[in-house]
Amino acid sequence: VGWSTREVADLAGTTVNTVRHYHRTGLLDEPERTSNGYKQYGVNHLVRLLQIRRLRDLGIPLAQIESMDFGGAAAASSLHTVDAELAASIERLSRARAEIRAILEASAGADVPAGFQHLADRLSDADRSLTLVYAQLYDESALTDLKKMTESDTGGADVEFDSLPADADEAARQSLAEALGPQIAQHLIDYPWLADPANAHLTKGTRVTQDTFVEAVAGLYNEAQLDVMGRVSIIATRLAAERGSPGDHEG
Amino acid sequence: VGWSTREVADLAGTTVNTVRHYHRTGLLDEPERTSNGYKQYGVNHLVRLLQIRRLRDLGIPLAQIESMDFGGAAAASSLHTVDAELAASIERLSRARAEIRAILEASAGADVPAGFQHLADRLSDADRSLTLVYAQLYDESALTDLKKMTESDTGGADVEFDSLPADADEAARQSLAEALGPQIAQHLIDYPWLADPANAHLTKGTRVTQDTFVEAVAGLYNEAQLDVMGRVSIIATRLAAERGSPGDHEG
DNA sequence: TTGCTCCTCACGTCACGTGAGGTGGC
DNA sequence: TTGCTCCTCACGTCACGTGAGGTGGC
Repeated sequence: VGWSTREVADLAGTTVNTVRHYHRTGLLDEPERTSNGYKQYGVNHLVRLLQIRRLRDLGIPLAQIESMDFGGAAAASSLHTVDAELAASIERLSRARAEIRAILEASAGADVPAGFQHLADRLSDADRSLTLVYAQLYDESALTDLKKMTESDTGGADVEFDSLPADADEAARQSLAEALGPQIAQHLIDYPWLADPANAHLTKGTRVTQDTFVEAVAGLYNEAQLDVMGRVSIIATRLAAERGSPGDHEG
Repeated sequence: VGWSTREVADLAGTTVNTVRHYHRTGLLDEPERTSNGYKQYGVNHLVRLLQIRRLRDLGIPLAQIESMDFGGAAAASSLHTVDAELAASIERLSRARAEIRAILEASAGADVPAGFQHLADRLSDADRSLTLVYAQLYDESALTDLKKMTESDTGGADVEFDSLPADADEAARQSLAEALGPQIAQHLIDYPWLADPANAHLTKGTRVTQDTFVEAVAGLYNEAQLDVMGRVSIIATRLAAERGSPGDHEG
């Protein structure tokens, strides 16, 4: 006649702690005790426990179960809410899985943003860090352009830039800048928004973006690299202007 | 030069509490302070925070992130583990959604087990409770059979049984038992395991199942209903024997 | 003086899980 | 006496969220 705590728990496919937890929260009435103080559960308790477990398995929080009419259609609203939450959760988890797959397939690390795994090995540590920051500042289309640029930059000059020592001499800096110039000039032509990055494809404010970008670049690259960047900028801007409007040059 | 706590949090798409939490757990170093005690984050902090957030968004627990080599392939194992967990979660959530849909479509309550929603309105409260208990004791195939039986029981006798008062008189009990007999006899013939329920399609032990079943039935139905059940059992067994092996009768 | 941002505890959330320490019948 | 089951606190888990109470510069 009746079941012990462990028995109802086993029958309901759950644990004694769960049953006791439901007592504490008042979701499940405590049954009568036997002479030695042991709880003796009846069918009503078992059924109630099974109902609670069923709702919990559907993802309904205990607080909602408490205020829920089990049989009635009053539960429909709760169920709709939970269903929407479940759908959103599945969406999120599926996206996470897709990204994990992308990382594993490229045998890349997780220190590169979504969509950049396949070029992880072509980026230096600083590049990967900057790319992470980029991903927070620019929108999808800007990131797509950035991917294309990275894919097209196959020259040895990029490798040279990544490993440029902080104390590189004047000649090294200038020749590297000149080697990189045409590449960057082409990017400026292909992606005009680069010329005015503060006002294009942003997800945050212009000011914040600008400041963050400057701060990130300044913190991630060494003095020589920053110097080369400055030189490249000047060279590429000039080249882009010449190529972009050849009339200026030929006239 | 540097960002405040709110600024790094915003840049990383998270909250100040999250950043502080990572400091407490030692996942993220605290930056230098300005003269007024405010924290001043640098690029290294921002990048580290972005890396942590990325891993968290993929579903990796903080404890694993702490012991993880971000760039290296050492992370692959963690990612595989998490991927399997994500797959399992998606599975569970999808099943939950399917059940919620089933409940909503049948506009049934959640007080009936999976797969029984479409006949929820043909079951009394006691029947629904017993079905919940059944679902814990018997396997899928037994539940399928049970569904078929419930679907075929369309007579008014079932309704009469469900509403039988505890003090029903002798005549009412006997006539109801005789009305139900043939139906149950057919079940005994169609589903032979019913004759020996303790040994067929069980998910728990024979003894436990038997005891639980008896306790549940005894607790869910009134005295008259239990009496009728006993009478039906005798009648149905006899009828099934006659119909099952007609030779006994004709000989 | 008011507002705004920053700071540090400390406690809360959610649904339980995990000991610690003790009892009772064989 | 040993083992086993039951019991009740009380604290732990996970990843933060939420006040409370106070500071500092405009």
